[in-house]
Amino acid sequence: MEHARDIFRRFGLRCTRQREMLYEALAATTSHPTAEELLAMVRESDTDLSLATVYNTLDAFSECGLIRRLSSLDGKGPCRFDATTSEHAHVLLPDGRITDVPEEISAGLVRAVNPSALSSLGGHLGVPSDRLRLRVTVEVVAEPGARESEDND
Amino acid sequence: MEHARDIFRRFGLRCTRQREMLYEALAATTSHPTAEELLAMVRESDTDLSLATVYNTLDAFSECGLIRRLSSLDGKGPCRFDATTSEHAHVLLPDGRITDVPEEISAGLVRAVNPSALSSLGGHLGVPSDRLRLRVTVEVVAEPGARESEDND
DNA sequence: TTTCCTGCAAAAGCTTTGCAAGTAC
DNA sequence: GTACTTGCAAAGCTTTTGCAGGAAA
Repeated sequence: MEHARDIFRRFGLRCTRQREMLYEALAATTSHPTAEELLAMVRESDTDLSLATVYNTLDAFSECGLIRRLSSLDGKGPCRFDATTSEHAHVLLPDGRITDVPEEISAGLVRAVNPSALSSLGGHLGVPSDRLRLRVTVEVVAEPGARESEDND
Repeated sequence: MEHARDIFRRFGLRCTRQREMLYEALAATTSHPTAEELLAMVRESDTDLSLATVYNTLDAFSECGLIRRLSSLDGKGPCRFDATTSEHAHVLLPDGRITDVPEEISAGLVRAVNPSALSSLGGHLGVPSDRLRLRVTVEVVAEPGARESEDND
């Protein structure tokens, strides 16, 4: 397992205690936490960490491609973050949470995408297709007759 | 072409002048405007329309499935809205705009997805697969060496 | 030593809500 | 007539920024 310090070095990021904690917490979870959730997770070891630092750090991480910033369900609610940048599909739960599609199934979804359709799209847009990143997301829509339960705390 | 009034009736929505204008403006454009952009478009005919009404109206429309609310690039910036609810792929441009993947190409992307992968996923989640909605989005990532041009007006 | 990072608080950006008046049904 | 909509302003929530002190390179 590569150390966070080395990863940071590779991505041109300064290595601070806060960044290490945040990255390790994010890499260790399979949930896709919001900035506040991540703060809560890390506050157990560091009481002084501030939410602004969490945001700034996650922004630095996603800018350089170390992690992935995910928009939440239809843009409502806070963003979520994913330490796994490899191409995999996500599930958007009705309550706003995001989970990963299990790898075998994800491969079936992502691999099913026609590469030639992607290059046609690149041609259409005038962009080399290696600059196109595919995002496959499966949204779980609420049961038609279901009462809205906004138990989102 | 079905009249907005009839569409609203079908979706159980009251028909007001503001809603008609907004729906027609949204249905007439191929861009995926933000609430503010839509307000600007409609302000040409109605100077009194307020942004709050635009948001409330778009929310009512998307709640009942008449339109689709799209989160903007990685949750940064305002939401965008799409009057087309059929399953089609979107392109996220680096400047935050969203365009549709042309229909031929979109069909190639979306149809290529293995339906059995979707039902496996439904099984895994314990959700009937008709409650799973596939979203295919192609993100155009900025040119590796490009200066950030935030010309986003 | 220089540059970048952190924490705090304050600001900014997007969206929702409370209320009184008006409109659809 | 009743219930829902509208417009305005104010509040709410998420994210960013300014600044002084501190830590990394």
